[in-house]
Amino acid sequence: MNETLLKSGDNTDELWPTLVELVFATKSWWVALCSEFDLTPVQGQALRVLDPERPIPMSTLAEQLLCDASNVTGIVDKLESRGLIARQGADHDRRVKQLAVTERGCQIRDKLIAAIMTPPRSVIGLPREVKTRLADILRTLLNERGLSR
Amino acid sequence: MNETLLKSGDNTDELWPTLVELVFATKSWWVALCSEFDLTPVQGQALRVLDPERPIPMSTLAEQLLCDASNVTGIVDKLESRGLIARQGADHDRRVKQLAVTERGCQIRDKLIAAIMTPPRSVIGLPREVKTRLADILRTLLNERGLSR
DNA sequence: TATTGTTATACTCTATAACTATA
DNA sequence: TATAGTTATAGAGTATAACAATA
Repeated sequence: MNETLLKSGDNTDELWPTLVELVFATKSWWVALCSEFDLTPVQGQALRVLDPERPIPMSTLAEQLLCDASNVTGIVDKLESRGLIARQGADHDRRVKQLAVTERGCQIRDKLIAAIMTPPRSVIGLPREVKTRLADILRTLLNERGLSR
Repeated sequence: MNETLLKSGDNTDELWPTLVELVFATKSWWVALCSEFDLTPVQGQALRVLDPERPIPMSTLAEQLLCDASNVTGIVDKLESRGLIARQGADHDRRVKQLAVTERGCQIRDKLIAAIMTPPRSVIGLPREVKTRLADILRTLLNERGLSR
């Protein structure tokens, strides 16, 4: 066995643990961000996932929030009572309710998404090629089965 | 204005959005992982954060879970009732209760942490230098104010 | 019959405030 | 007085099961 190789192997395996730490650390980031808009984390997710251009059924929102359909009723109730989203009957099937984002909802959604998409300084400062390379790696990771679900 | 530069700039700013997507996607990964051990996500965090070598006070666990101390009582109750952790009186101050991980708790904790720390294929396959470089970047990101809290 | 969304129920996580036992 | 942990309370997220309206 080559000691140098072994040692190197240990040191370089910091990547995954660091990524895991980062993932755990971002929880408070998201909670704090949502709370700036008086949204709970799940409400923030719902508003983020909803598309102002294309209303989606309640069941689709349930899928995207990874929760049971029965929960969506309550989550949507709260956002609707604040006038951020609206239930709309669907023409083709009167059972489904399409979820639309209101004008007021769009204003908050835009700010929320802008805040999400603003990269931290240490990301902005990276060389262009490093960013591209890194993005590719993370994208591959994202598409790998087992992580996203 | 140089069009080529502008275009390049746009394309390379995939990094942060991809990382954000990854962070959101990992929620279900963590939920599923904890559920394999019959743990809720917060219970999993508690077991992960507790150190079998060094018991910590309830208040410290509250800090690490980023929640109010009053919640910790219930979370600890559940883990203790399953025999995974134990409250121990502290000698120096009889108000504080040190949280220790039991032998049974260690068994589950070890498996949980092993599962967390197992890198996905796409990470394992990366060249050594790439991993090191990437880990450095993520570490910098992790230490930046505003993300971790 | 099957599906969409709702309601009822029960459990966990969460914060705030009041309490206890120590310090 | 101040602090560590608890309890009481209320609100939000979660799943399961039963239900109404519609397909």
